[in-house]
Formats: sequence, structure tokens, C-alpha cells
Amino acid sequence: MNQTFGKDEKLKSKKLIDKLFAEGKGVKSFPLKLIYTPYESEDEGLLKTGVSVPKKLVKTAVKRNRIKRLMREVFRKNKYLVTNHLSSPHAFMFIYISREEISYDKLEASMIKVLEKFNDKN
RNA sequence: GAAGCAGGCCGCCUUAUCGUUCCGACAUUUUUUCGGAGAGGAAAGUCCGGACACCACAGGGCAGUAUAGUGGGUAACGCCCACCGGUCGUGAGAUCAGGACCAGUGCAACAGAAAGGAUGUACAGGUUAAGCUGUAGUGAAAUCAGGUAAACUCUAUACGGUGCAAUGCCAUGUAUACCGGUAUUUAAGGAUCGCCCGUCCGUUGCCGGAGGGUAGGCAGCUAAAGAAUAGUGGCAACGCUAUUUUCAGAUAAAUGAUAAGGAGCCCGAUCAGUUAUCGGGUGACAGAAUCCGGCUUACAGGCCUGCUUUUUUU
Repeated sequence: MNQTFGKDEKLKSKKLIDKLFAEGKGVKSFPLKLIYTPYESEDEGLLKTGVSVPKKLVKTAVKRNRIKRLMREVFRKNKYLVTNHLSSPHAFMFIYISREEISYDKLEASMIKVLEKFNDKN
């Protein structure tokens, strides 16, 4: 199974991000929140994914980076849960909504829950 | 050995699996495979100084800000070094906005009659008369006064502004900010300066030209006041010479995750104790964003060098 997370799969376009926050729907499983929206694209890739940790909640850059890296890591390991079902391109944005730091295991569990919730709705 | 002073350095390591950014090679245009490189001493705060870029090639005056012993270092500095002086410490050392109150204004505890428009008391002298003269007494200072400038102020020196979201180019694309000509207006406004002067452009209509803002891409963007080693000049900061070397360039932002093992430190147990063994815990401060030189602040734990005081032993 494909566990890579290259440039093509990252959410980079500012326009798309603005659209995502304006029109996107959300599913939650503490401490993660997933905002998603379908979009029109000529590219082959199905998913564009970004991660975000609000500065308001986590003050230092080191801790924010650490959480973002963990989020990318658990998404990379578990993204097969959605990519196998998806038919149209979607943009994803994961937002961390806790003030506390988190362990890898806990984050992975909550990532799986979020992805399953997404599957139920689509 | 104990207590202390000064300076410097390190700031986890190894292996496996999966993943990420850049570069190179083979192949090739779907991308795959292989190899190499990939955060800090403070990358931080953004407090000083530069490089670089643009704006009137930035001129004058006022205002404002900063600095303040002497000499040196440096691209430059408000930084660093040396020396002199003051203060503190037994000492190694530490520390100091360390120019000027014979320009003006202001301020001042206690004591004292009085600290400036002031001359009281006692004694002595003296005069027509008079704090007119001397002494005593308070105080750091009592009359051509003295102290205070992290008080205003004065003196000397320096400072144009804004910043890589600078700036240049490309494609896309909307509909009037821009440019040229002309008519009119002669002063409202604008040109990145706190104010004034000076300088430049000009409002509006018509005609002609093809561009601005926003988001995207490329350049700027990392070969530099570079790094390492050796020699050499200098008390030192630092300079000079030679050789070797290329060492992060991301952009919703790479440098990570997981597992195992090993040193470091802390706690507990066993042991009379040094030590050793076993078990558990802990790993700080913190993430490049145009690039350098400083300053300041944060920091688990560890190492090294020089020196001082004191005690014991020889």
C-alpha cells in the first residue's frame, strides 16, 4: 500500500485554502478536527492535505512543529482508509484543537476515528 | 581537601524500518532506482551596527535621538581590548552615563538665627550713627561661597527615510490608478522625511499610448567582512601570510516517526563503607526564512584551563 506523502499530495494553493475555510464541512474527534471540501481539478491526485496548529493554543514554534510532524506522520500511515473509497478530488485540512502536547499513539487513534467518520458521511 | 574568582567548550550516541526537502547520476518524460547533503549556541528578543535594495542622488534650518576618561581594534557600532581614575572585596577580581554647575534656571535631609536678598545672640573692638570689624556656636559648606547635570541645560561627536512582504522579470487577466500631447486653472493636492524653507510633479476636459492592484511562478537566495589547519606580528581586542575546503535554502513552510541498545544525571534497594550490582525516572532552553558583526534574555546535565583564600599533611 502507498504510504508516501509527496509534494503533490500537500495542500499549497492559497485560493484552495480560502475556499476550504469558506465552504468546507467538518468532522471532529478530539483533539483533531478535519475540514474538507470537494474541488475541481485537472490533476490526477485525489487528495490535497494540509495540517495546522493554531498559534493561540500552542505558543512555541518547536511544539507546533512537533505536533504538525506527528499529524503528517499519522495521516501518512492511515490515509489508505479514505483513498480506497474516494471517487472525486477533495481538499483536507487537519486542525489541532488542544493546548496540550500529545503522544503518537493517542493521535493515531483519533486520526483513525476522524477518517472513519468522514467515510460514513460520504 | 574545602570555599571562591575569571575564562573557554560540549550540549546525547549507535543500529534497523517507514517517510520528507534539495542536489547529482542512469534512464526517461508516468515517474522509478541509486548516491550525497539537510537547524542553533542562542536559529529567540528584534535592542544597536553594517552589507544590499528602492525612494527627490536625499540641500539648508529647527526639532528629535544616541554617545561621553585616554588610546587602540573593526566594514561599522551604543560592541570589544588595553591603560588611568573612583567605589566595593582579606584576595583572585568585580563595577562605574568617568565631559561641563567661574553661562542661565532649578533642587537640597539633619543641625543652625540664617543655605541668599540673610546677618540673630554673647563677648571684644569701633563710629555722629550703622552687621561697621573680629571671635564663639551649627554644618560638608556661613560669603568674590560650596554641592547636585541617570535636574533642565551647555559643549563635542554621530544620525535622510523605508525595508527582501525591498527590488527586477514572466504568464494570467480585470477595467481606469499610470504615461505622452493639448486646452484651462496658478494653487487645492501629491512626490515613503516630525515641522519649515528649497526641489520635482501638477486640478479638470479632450486625444493618443498600454499599464497598476490582487493571487501564481522565476530571480533576489546564499561563495561569504565564509570555515578549518599551520605559521607569524601585537600585552590584548585583532591583523597578516600560506594551504585545504564548499558547508541548509523551505515557502500552509523540509531536517521527522517508531523500535531496540548504550553512556550521562537523579532516586530507591543490597553492602559497615569506597565501590559494585539491580530496579525506576529524567534529558533543558529552543526551530533557519535576505545575509553578516554585536548586545540582551532562556538553558537539564557535563568537561577543561588559569588564579585566590583557608585547612591538613610532608
